[in-house]
Amino acid sequence: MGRPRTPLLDRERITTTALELVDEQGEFSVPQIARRLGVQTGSVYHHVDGRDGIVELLRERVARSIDITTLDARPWDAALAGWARAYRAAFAAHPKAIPLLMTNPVRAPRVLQQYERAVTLLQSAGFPTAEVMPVLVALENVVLGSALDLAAPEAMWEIADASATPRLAEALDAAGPHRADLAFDLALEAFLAHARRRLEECREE
Amino acid sequence: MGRPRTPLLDRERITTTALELVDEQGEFSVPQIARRLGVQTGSVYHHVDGRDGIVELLRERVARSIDITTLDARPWDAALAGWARAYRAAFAAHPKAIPLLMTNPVRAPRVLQQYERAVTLLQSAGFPTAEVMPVLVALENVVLGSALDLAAPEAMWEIADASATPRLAEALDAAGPHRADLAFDLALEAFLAHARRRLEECREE
DNA sequence: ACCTGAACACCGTTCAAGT
DNA sequence: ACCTGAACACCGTTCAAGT
Repeated sequence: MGRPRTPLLDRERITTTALELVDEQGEFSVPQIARRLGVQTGSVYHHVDGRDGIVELLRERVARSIDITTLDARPWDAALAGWARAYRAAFAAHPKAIPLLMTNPVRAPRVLQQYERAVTLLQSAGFPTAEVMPVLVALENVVLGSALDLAAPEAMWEIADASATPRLAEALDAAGPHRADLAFDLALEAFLAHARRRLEECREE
Repeated sequence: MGRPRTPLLDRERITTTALELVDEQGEFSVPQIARRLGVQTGSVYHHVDGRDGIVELLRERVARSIDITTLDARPWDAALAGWARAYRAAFAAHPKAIPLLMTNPVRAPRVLQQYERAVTLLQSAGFPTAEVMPVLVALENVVLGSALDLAAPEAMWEIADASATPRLAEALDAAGPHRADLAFDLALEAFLAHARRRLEECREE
């Protein structure tokens, strides 16, 4: 066969196909991608840095879908809350991909720019520089922790035997179906309230 | 060869070997386990429910190492804080295993019992039953999110180009080396403060 | 019941050969 | 530069055969 006049493959199509496979199955393989694109397995390696490279492309694709305009809101805590929700929503759109994406940090410059802006936001609000990263990472913990909750195929308490753990079963019943969202709202609100108080303390000193 | 007089394999040794491999490499395979135990690959399948079964055994092993006595502390918020720290510490002892363990919930009854006790603790403290699960899941989000932070081989900001994201680099410098622990402390304290306030509101009504 | 040895389908990766 | 086709080492899983 040899080289075609117009390339059959490109990173964009490989990424899209991989994401489709992950959305469907929770995983992907290089041969599966090649099959869907009507191409030989080896061909994929001409466009991509191995399987890990494809995972990194998935990370970028999902991270890029975070609505960055949320960081334009004012005051600072509204901006932070909006960003956290957009961050979580981007992962929630691909729950089966979450285990694949969360393990490693995003390397894409465009995503690091979001963090740069968030740092600027907190500094402008009056947080001392040494406080900025702990605050930001704490928020990230809440976002990723709750995203993980969305990824689990079944919640811990769905396994619970009602006779062995009656109070757990009762509490679950009482919580209703939106427990994941309620928990995220609670954790986010707790974080914001704490951050606001911390900022006031800094201003008083 | 046939059946040996005394079994060469058991679930305990398989689990231990798998955990060793994961601690060293971040992953394991059934043939690797068999090789370390001087046994044929197929033999492992006589003791364990496939590769997924081994992962589940790892989950149980790590979850079992959570110090449950923390839940005996009083008042309720001290117990919850101690439990959260013990929970995180159990994962922190095997950072390379975290991606493997966090995806699915633990099915082991002994672990579900911990949740049962935590539910009881919150009910006794005065939380209305409908509030218990959101509170517990929010705490879980913080714990697992911060555990994920410990698992990352390199933090997001270690990748950051200081010239492209100068404020991020500056904030990182100012935060010092314990950013992960500081962030967890902050998120946990924020959660506890919020939960305390929530409880007071419930009592006033 | 428990281990061997061999088999099967699948995977990630590399690379000479072609255009 | 980009695709094919074949190769290699590895994986998860099954199973007849042995004791």
